[in-house]
Amino acid sequence: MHKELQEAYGFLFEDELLAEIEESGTMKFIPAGEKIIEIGDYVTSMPLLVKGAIKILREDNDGDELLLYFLERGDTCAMTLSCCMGQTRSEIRAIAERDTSLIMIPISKMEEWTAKYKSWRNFVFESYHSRLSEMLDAIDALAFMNMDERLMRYLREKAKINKDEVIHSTHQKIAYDMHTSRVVISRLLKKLEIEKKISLQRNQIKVIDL
Amino acid sequence: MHKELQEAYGFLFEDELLAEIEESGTMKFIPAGEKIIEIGDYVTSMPLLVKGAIKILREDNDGDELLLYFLERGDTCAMTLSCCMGQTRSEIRAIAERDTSLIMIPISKMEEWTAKYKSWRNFVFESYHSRLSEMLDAIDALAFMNMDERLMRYLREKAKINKDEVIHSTHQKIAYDMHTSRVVISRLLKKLEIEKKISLQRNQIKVIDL
DNA sequence: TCTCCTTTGTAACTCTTGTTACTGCAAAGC
DNA sequence: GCTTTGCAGTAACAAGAGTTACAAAGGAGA
Repeated sequence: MHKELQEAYGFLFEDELLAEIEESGTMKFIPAGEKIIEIGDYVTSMPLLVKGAIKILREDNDGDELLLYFLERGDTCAMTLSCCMGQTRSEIRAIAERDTSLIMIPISKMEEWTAKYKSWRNFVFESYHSRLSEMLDAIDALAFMNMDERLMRYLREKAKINKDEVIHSTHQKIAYDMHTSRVVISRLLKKLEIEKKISLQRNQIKVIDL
Repeated sequence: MHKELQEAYGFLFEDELLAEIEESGTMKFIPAGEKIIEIGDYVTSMPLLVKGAIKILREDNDGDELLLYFLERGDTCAMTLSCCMGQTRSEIRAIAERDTSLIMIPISKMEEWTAKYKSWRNFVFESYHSRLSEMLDAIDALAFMNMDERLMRYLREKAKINKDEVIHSTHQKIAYDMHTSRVVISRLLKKLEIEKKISLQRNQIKVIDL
């Protein structure tokens, strides 16, 4: 754990705090595609992302999903954080986008560290700030953008988060993330291909110029 | 200021903190309709809402608006808070929905109190939690609801926040808040009236059963 | 009362998105 | 090889929302 912690958070936290994290945190490995948190779950510890990527989803009563944003190394889930502090249930679903390693911190430590370490407070506030920004971006996309623009945004983000210009997914999966239908996605992807912005193959989309 | 502060926050903060707020905060009165914060503004102090209500809006590059949520007594704007901490510009616009009184806190105090007072930390985290929830609600509305449902939601919230079952506004203003056109709003309002959920008059909408 | 301006009602049309249905293709397993 | 299954392409249509245009009603002020 020492090495991963140093790499992801070494420049952020003072040594004393890093030592405390190492002492009370536990490493957890999540393979790609596996669920990390489900809507309605009680949150008993807080995750620090050291490797991989996570996607955060919202769901409505009919089971329809919507991708909110991705988390990367050095991030923590402010929603979870928020639930920890308030002792409420999770309002979101988290799924490993890639193979992912987390350090799980017991809630009890959080309050303690918030009082004790300035760097921890900054980290927590910075997380909230980032997540609020990402929520705003999600709202902008929904409110102000058409489906084709939203799809381009999705493809850009997906390529970026996976550090791979080839997106390995199906039209149906993209449709779920964006809360629309497969036919719509196929239609728009085809349009993007004609515009030479992407190239399409079975189970993969190559980003050329978005 | 003493009385207002006690009424709105007396049960939340310890006496010592209340005294500090009274000492370093300044009262500010904003008449209904007036702008409080503009997108891009640097945020130099943090507002505590003691009376009235505020609406928080998002805007895109074309100047199109969208109402995010309302704030009430006892609330603070987590977006602003977030900007304060990060020393970044405001990402939202805030407008007084009713005549409103605020206590403005200098940023410098915030970091100090966060370390010093548990009740302040709780308040700040609670604020973030509430605002994240409201953002999620906004996202749900945009992603999962049709215009007619969104309109009903809007009318319910507006009546609640103003503590008045008669909404004093025009179709055009509602259209701006919801980022749609006046004609669409008129059409849907008429439908709601036929369903006996509201009654319509010039410049006002009476909520009957939403 | 008359006039002007704002607000609201409505029709007709367009555009985007969602739905249904069917086809062809590719990969995996037999 | 053949069959099965999942994925992608496409047409045709439906529904929701946005746009344009115009008429009518309400209210304020002259």
